[in-house]
Amino acid sequence: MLPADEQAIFNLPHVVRTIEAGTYILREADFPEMCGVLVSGFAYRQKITGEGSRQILAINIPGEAVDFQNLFLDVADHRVQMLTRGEVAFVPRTAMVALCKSSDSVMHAVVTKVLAESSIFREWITNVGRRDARSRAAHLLCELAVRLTAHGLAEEYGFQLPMTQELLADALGLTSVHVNRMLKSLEADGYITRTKRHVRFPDWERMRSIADFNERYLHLDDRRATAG
Amino acid sequence: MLPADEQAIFNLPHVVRTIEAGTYILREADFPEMCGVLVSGFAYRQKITGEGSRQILAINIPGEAVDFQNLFLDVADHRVQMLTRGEVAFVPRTAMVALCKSSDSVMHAVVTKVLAESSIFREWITNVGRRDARSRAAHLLCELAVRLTAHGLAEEYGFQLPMTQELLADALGLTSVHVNRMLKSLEADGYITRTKRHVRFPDWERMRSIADFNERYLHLDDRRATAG
DNA sequence: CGTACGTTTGATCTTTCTCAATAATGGTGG
DNA sequence: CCACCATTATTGAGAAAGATCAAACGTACG
Repeated sequence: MLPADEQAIFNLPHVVRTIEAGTYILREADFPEMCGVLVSGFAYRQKITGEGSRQILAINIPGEAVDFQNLFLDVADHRVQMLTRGEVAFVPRTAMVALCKSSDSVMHAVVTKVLAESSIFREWITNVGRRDARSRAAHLLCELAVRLTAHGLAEEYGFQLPMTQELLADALGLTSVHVNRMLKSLEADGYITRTKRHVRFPDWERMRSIADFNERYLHLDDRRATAG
Repeated sequence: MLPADEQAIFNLPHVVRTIEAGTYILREADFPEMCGVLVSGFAYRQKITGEGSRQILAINIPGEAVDFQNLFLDVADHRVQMLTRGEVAFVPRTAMVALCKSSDSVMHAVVTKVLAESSIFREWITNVGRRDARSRAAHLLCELAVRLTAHGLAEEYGFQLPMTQELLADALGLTSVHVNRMLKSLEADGYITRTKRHVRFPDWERMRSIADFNERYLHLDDRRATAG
C-alpha cells in the first residue's frame, strides 16, 4: 500500500477504540457497518461448527485491516475477535467503499490485500489438509515469524507468540494436548527454542525445511501487478 | 454480476480454447498473463506439498472465472488444472485490469466474486480442520450441489459428481480409501443415493444437518452491498 | 478382449484424540 | 510482598479415527 493511500484512508472519518482481548469486532450474520483496522494488538477470524468446535481461519497482526474481507458482501460469514487487547480504528463502511470508488489506487491496494489474505487461506487449507501435526505447527510458526518481521514486529529469527496452545490448536485443526507435544518435539529436535511464549529459530533454513514453508504465498513484495 | 458487466467482459479481446482434462491453465510461480473464464467444463485449484501430496483448494464450475484470484498479484501461488475437458475463454490480463479500472461496476463485480470465493476458502479450512471425515465429505457434496443448482447445472437435489474419489480425497484432506468408506456409509444410512457418479439427496434437510451445511458462506444472493 | 483406471473391501498400523491428573504461570486483593 | 485463584502448560494411558498395504472387482474404451 502506498503512503498516499494509507493517508487517504487515515483521513476518512473514524474512531479509535481500545478493545479488550476476547471482544468481538465482527459477528457472524452481521451486516458489517464498520470497517476495522488494527492499530495495535492482534485479532483472529474464527468459525464455530455445528458440533461446537472452533476453527481459527486467520491471525491478524497490528496494522492489518480486518474487514476488507466483508467490504462488498452483505453478511459476515465468520467472526473476528480480539486475540489481545488493542486499539482498532473503525471507519464507516460506506466511507471506505466510497473512497475505493473514487481512487483507483486505494481500490487497487484494498484488492491486493484481499487477494494476499485469500492466498493465505489457501495455504491454510493445504496446511490443515495435508501436513502432519508437527510440520503443520512449524508452518504456522514460520508464517507468523515472517509476517511479523515484514511489519517490523519481530527480531531476527524470533518473535513473541501472541496466542495460547489452545488457540494454536484451533488454528491448526488439532487438540491443545497434541500441539503441546508437537512444540515439545520441535524443541527437543532443536528446531525451535522457547522462553515462555517467545519462540526462536536457531536454524531458520532447517526450520523452513521441516515446516515445508515457502513464503511466496504471502505475496510480501508483489509489485509488478501494481503497474498493470 | 449484472448482465451489462458480463457483456463488457465478453466484449474484451479473447480466445476460446478447448482444453483436455488434466491440462494446466495456470502454473504455480507463473506470472499470469491471461485471465481464464470457464465456458464449459470443470477446473480445480491445487497445491502440492514438499512431501508430494496434493491438496485441492477449490472446484470451479462452468461459468466461473478462474484467475480473478491472481488478477492483481504478481506470482501465482497455486495451480489451476482442468478437471474435465472444457472450453476456456482467455482474456489478456491487462485488458481485464483496464476494464476494472474504467468501470466501477465491473470492478465491483470482480471484487465480489473474489470475496465470495475467499469465503469458500474459509469454509474449507473449517471443513478440513474441524469436521470428521463423514460430515466433511457430506459438506463438500452439499456445496457442489448448491453451487451447481445456482448455476442451473443440477436437477432438484441431485447432480453429476465431476470427480473421482481420489480427487474428492485430495479436496477433503483424506485418502481415497477412506472417502470410499464414507460415501458408502452415507449411502448405507440413507443420506445419499449413488448411480455411477450421480449423487442424489433423498432428504435434503437431513443431509444438510449431518453435513453441518449452511449456505450462507456461498453469498449466493448478497445484493445489499451493491448499493453501498 | 485386454488394458488402464476407478471403486470396493479387508487387515493392520499410526497418528491423533480423549480423559485425567499434575505442574507452572500470571494476575489480584490484602 | 505474599497467598490465592484462574488459566495455561505438561505428561501419561488408553481409545478411536483415519492411513497404509494389498488385493479383488468393475467398467470404459481402444
